[in-house]
Amino acid sequence: MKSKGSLTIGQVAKQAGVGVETIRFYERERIIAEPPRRESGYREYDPEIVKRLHFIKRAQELGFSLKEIVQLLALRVDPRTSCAGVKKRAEAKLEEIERKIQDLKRMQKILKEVTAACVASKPITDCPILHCFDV
Amino acid sequence: MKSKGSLTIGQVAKQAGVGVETIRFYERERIIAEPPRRESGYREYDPEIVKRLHFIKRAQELGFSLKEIVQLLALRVDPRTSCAGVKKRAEAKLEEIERKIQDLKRMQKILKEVTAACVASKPITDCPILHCFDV
DNA sequence: CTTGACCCCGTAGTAGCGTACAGGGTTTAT
DNA sequence: ATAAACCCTGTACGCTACTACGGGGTCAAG
Repeated sequence: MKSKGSLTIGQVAKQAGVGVETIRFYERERIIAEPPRRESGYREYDPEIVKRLHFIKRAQELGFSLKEIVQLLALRVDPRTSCAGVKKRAEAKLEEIERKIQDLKRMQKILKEVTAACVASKPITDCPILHCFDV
Repeated sequence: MKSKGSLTIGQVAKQAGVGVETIRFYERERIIAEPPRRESGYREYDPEIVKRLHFIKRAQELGFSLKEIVQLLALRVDPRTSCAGVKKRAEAKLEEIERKIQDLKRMQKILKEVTAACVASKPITDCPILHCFDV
C-alpha cells in the first residue's frame, strides 16, 4: 500500500548513505522538514530529500557544521537573498580553515624540531620531547 | 594554619592558568594523582603539580588528547622506558597532523574554486557554491 | 497466516573536555 | 566576631553529531 513516488525512511537512508536514526535526528533538530505520514504513521518522503541529505553530507565534508548548514539551507529557501550571503559565509569558512592550518603547522614545527633533537636510545629522563612539554 | 610548602587548589589553579574545576576533573579522571588532605579536607598540593599542569596544557596545544597525555606521563614514570617510546608517539602525532593539514587544504581548494566562480550579485538559484553542494 | 524485516516513539548513552550549580564547611582578613 | 573568600562533595549541564535500546505496531513475501 505504498504510493509510487514516495520513499520510506529506510529507503532514503540507504540512498543517501546515512542511518535511519540520523534522518530522524535531523528531523528533530529541524535540519530537514517533517515529511507527511501514511495512515500507519510511517514517514513518506519525496525523493528530493535524498538530494538534501547529499547536500548536508557534502557541506559537512567541506567543514561546515550542522548549524551552519541550516543557515545555508535557509538562505537558499529565501528568494530575496542573492549569492552574496552564501559567498560571505564561504569566505568566513575559508578564513577559519586557514587559521586551523596555521595552528596545525605551528604544532608540526615544534614537534618536528623536538623529535629531531631526540636520540631514541637515551633514557627517558633526558628526553627532549618531554622536556619540551615541561616548561 | 597552612604548612609552608604546599598550595591550595585555588593557588595551583591560578599559577597553572586553569580552573579549579579542571583540576578536580583531572583528579577524577586520574590524569593527576590525588593529593593529601588537611584535617579540614582541603587538598594540599606540592608545587610540582603546577609543572605537571603546564605539561598537560603544552601537550594539548601540540594536539595531544588527555588520553594520550596520560600515556606520555605514564611513560615518563617508568624508568625502564627510553626516549624511543616517546619519539614514536610524537611521530605518530606528526603524521596525524599532516593528514589533518591535507584534509583542510582539500576543503580550502574546493571552497576557493567555488567562491571564485561566484558572482555575488547573481540570484541565489544560480549560486555556484550551493550548486557545488547539490551534487 | 505467519515470519521477519521494517517502522514508530521516547529516552538515554557516547566521546572529549570541561563548566556550573547547590548546599554545605573553613580560613583569613578586618 | 563576622564577612568575604575560599574549599568540599555530588550532580547536572554544555557542545556536536550521532547511535542504541526497549517495547511496541506494520508491511510484504511465502
